[in-house]
Amino acid sequence: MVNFLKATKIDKTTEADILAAAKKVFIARGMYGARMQDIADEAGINKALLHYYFKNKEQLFEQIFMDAAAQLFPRINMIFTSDNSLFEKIESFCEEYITVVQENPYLPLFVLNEMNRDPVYFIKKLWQKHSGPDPRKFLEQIEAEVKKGNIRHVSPLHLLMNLLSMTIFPFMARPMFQQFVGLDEMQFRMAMEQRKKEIPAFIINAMKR
Amino acid sequence: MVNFLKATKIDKTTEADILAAAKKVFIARGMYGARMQDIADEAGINKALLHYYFKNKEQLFEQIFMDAAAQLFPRINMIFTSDNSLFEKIESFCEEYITVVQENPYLPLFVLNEMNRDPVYFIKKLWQKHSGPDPRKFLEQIEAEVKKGNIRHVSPLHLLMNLLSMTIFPFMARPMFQQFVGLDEMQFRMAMEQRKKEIPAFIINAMKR
DNA sequence: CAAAAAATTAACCATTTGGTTAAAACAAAG
DNA sequence: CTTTGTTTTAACCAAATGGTTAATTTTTTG
Repeated sequence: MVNFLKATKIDKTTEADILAAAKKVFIARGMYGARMQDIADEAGINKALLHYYFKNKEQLFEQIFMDAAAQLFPRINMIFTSDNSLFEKIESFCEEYITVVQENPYLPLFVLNEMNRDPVYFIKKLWQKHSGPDPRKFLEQIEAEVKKGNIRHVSPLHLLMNLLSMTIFPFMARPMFQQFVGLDEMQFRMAMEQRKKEIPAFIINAMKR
Repeated sequence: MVNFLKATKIDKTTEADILAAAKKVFIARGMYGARMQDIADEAGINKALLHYYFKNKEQLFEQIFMDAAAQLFPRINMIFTSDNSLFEKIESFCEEYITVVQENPYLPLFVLNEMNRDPVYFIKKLWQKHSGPDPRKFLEQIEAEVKKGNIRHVSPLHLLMNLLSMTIFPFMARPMFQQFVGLDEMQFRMAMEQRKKEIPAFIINAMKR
């Protein structure tokens, strides 16, 4: 007897289903909280089949984590490698990063969380895949602008921290901000949309002399 | 036979030991990752005794979470309730908040994490103990300063987000920042110390007209 | 179409984990 | 010094969980 529901699917769907399910469950509950059974259920398959595709929980988790990190870190790396002006970098970073995270609001908390769980391990894993970002160029660029007298004296390290903080943090603290100020989902989304312009403007004002 | 090691302790020590152990384990591994056995070991007692003092994991966790939140939220609330000037508020918030978190660097990630796990539940629990912070006064204060022409036009909501982001986020992203810029523990600590002044200066520069 | 290979499942298994029980050790009170 | 109440422990227990096995169904291929 033919299963018409499944018949619509093509060959390699199962693995993709599993990855999608795993992403959902891992990101929602973290490495410890995620249950293999939940992932199997979410993917609409048997737990044994899950282990048929992925040897064990850790291996599956690592894949999900690396994928998630791969969505975030290149955008940060962009600030470091590109040849744009300082202001342009700041503007395009906010624009791009917020766009990505609006579609995956839980990624930052997930990634930071797991990085805190075992920093050395994950950083090693990360850096060996995507070559480690090198902020030297960016930090030097800031110093150069200061020396040229284009911007007020400002510590490069703190400027970097400020930029990343203002862009990333609100997504991680969404429940807090929503409760504090009484925003619903839509209002929060709009606020984040505004921040694409608000953050660069804020930073640039702080740096102008 | 008298146990001299234990004999040095006085009456109600055990409960305090448990709470300290639970704090350590819960904050390091979260609600899901924490093991009752680990907490018992850390406290140097039997698992049965742990359940003798605290009925179950959830009840113990809730106590730890509320304690942790109670260390952080009043400091945020301070900005909202105090009668100081805008600049003074910003300065004293950074000073106090960073001081507290330097001694408990994992608190913010822990609290935000658990708030994300079940926002409605924890916010209800939180607000019923410490009356919910009300940022209206603070937000109005910003608008008033704008109207008076003392500061550049700036969105109150975004200013609040910026302040909290820049203050809290670096502690949560410490492994990332340390790796990016190559800071050791001491250097990171010093950078956070600098931020007590750096953040207010940055914000005030951004707001000056 | 038959044989080989790949995908999928039901039934298990060993370990971990939160939690309980009943007895022992200890402290306080009379 | 016995009685009574409290603190602590060793030994268990049931449920949950990651993982395995062996058989079945489906797909590929010669």
